[in-house]
Amino acid sequence: MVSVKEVAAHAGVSVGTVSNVLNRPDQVKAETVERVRAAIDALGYVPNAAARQLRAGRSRSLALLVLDVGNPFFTDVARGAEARAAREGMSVFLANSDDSTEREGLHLDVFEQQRVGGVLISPAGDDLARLAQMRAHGIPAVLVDREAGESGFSSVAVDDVAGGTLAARHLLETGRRRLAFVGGPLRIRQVADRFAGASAAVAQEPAATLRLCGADEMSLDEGKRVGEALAPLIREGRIDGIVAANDLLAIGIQRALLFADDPVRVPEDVALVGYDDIAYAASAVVPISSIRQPSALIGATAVELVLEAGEGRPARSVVFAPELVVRESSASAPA
Amino acid sequence: MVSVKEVAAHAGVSVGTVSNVLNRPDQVKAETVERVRAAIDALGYVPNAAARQLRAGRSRSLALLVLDVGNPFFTDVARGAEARAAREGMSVFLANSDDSTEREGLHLDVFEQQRVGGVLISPAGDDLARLAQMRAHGIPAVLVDREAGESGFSSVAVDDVAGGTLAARHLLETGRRRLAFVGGPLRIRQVADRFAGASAAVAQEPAATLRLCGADEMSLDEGKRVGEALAPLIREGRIDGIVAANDLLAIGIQRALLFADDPVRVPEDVALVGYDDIAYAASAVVPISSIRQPSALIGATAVELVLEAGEGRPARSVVFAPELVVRESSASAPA
DNA sequence: CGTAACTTTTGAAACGATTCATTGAGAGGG
DNA sequence: CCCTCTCAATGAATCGTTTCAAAAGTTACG
Repeated sequence: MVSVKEVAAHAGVSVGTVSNVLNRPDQVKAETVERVRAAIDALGYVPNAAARQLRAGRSRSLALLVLDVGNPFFTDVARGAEARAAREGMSVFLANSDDSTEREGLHLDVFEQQRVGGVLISPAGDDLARLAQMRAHGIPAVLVDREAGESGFSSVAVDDVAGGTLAARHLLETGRRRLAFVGGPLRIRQVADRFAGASAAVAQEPAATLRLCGADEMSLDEGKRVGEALAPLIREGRIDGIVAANDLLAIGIQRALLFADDPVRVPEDVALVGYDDIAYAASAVVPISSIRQPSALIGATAVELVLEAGEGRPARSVVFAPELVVRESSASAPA
Repeated sequence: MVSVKEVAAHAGVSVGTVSNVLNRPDQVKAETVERVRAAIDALGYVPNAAARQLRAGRSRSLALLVLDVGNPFFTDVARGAEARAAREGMSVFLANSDDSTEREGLHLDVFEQQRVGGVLISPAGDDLARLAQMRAHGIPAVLVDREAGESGFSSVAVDDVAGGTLAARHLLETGRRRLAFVGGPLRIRQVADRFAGASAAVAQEPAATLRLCGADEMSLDEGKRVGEALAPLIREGRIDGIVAANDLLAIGIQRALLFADDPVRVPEDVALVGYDDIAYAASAVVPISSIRQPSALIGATAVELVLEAGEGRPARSVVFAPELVVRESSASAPA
């Protein structure tokens, strides 16, 4: 494997000059730069990141550790982070904790050994001790999709309370009054916040009510189960609008309603709003209105915050506003 | 940041001994191991991967570069690869090319600089020159979900011809005779193979016919489009079984059929088989039969092959057999 | 007790880059 | 012609490990 030494010999310069060509070409005479570049190409030289990092101390890569790579929200965050990091000449390693603190820990071990420049993480548990320890070792972290609280970490999140309000208010504005919120478990912060936001919106409209329908998980199948349970209530006119805590639930609910033996119509009998705006929401049988989070922007911002932290600047928490995307599922007024 | 030197001093041994404790503890007296381990804990020592790799030459990490992290097939491959690599004490970096040769190239650059132990890749283009060049630099690669041909690379793939045969034969065995294959573009190898397999199965049954319905992409929306086009043919009895080249198409087709103004029943009027067995296939309105690929096994095997290649052993191509998963969409015999 | 055969530990030489004090070469001024 | 200033290039020291020949310590045996 060819090293700076060979390149230097081939170009007739010293290794220091080769390094300068690589890192501060403006301090080297144009003609020399030319010659060294030619040698690099001729020999097929590829810098050794390990050696570079060992000496330089800092690393040219960041790590992004997400709860679920399968979730389109996180892949969009990853894209945003990668693009922003690329502008800084850095690269991003993507890893998946699958919501397991154990896998999360293993990945953090590797990242610490790699001495990555920073970690962007949506933590699996509540325990930030491990991250604090890494920070003590000089590796900054930024929390993604989770508020940092008193921990002293920077964070990037979306205002889920505002999102819940947005969804519920939209239903109220299109004339619905008897709303249901579907989501759970409530110990998931995002779910609790979205519910709180919906409650707040409903509280401002005297004639409106909000019923909480718990869910065991945020999946398609659980949505179907809840949808079947809700169908009779809708037929009796006791519910005319549904806010689902995510799109998978919303899709499952819609499916259960449309395919019941005595079908419930969407949006005629009940309006439906999801959350996350995943691709499937738009191509459901009846396209589903949803709350969109600025995923790529979240990733890009997380990169900026982690770089700031790396420079020793104080922690900041950035909260983005979610956005309502109206589709057919909540279009017309109630019957 | 604490290094072996401090650990050695704290434990009252030489740096060589600390290194031995880390890498071949069996060659160090138990009591000494104990003492060094204690020092490591006391000081919070974390090995520097860069230094380790620089000296050792080889790296403890592999790279997995996929076409689409959003695709459940690839995330399962990643899980399998990670698990297998962990058994070898190695870790896997996951990266996403989004089917762009440019992004693929950028990632390969980084991996080469990192001197990863090997690359598992589902290549975006047909050009393996870059991989060949990396191989010349001592970094082996294994092709995932793609046959290596004459290139001299190892590969892991699934027999898509067999998968196509499996799907079509299943429909024939449940009494269907007028089949349609939906998929495209045919320049995608996987699609072409699946079609070839289906053709072969149909050819063995004298009374059966197979009609090819091209698709511009393998998406839900394209499936809907094709489904709408097929509905009249089914009503006329000119098609009674559909093989879709992937599950997204199958889901879209089903949706279009069930929701037409004059609905087509599944499986009574037409049987439907998808491909990939993604989670959504099982929770579709009518659960969809599908062809399952052993994704995690593919990932694990890819890791084994790349390690073999790293040891200089000759390239191998492993082809797995796909598996039929029967669900309601193809259950009963034709009307 | 001497010696051979092990086991355990040592310490210095790599690995491939970056950095920085230093040297060298020209240019300009007095 | 000497001195100073700039701009370029040099090369040795350094980063934190691993490795390995050699030293030191231990055990067994005649």
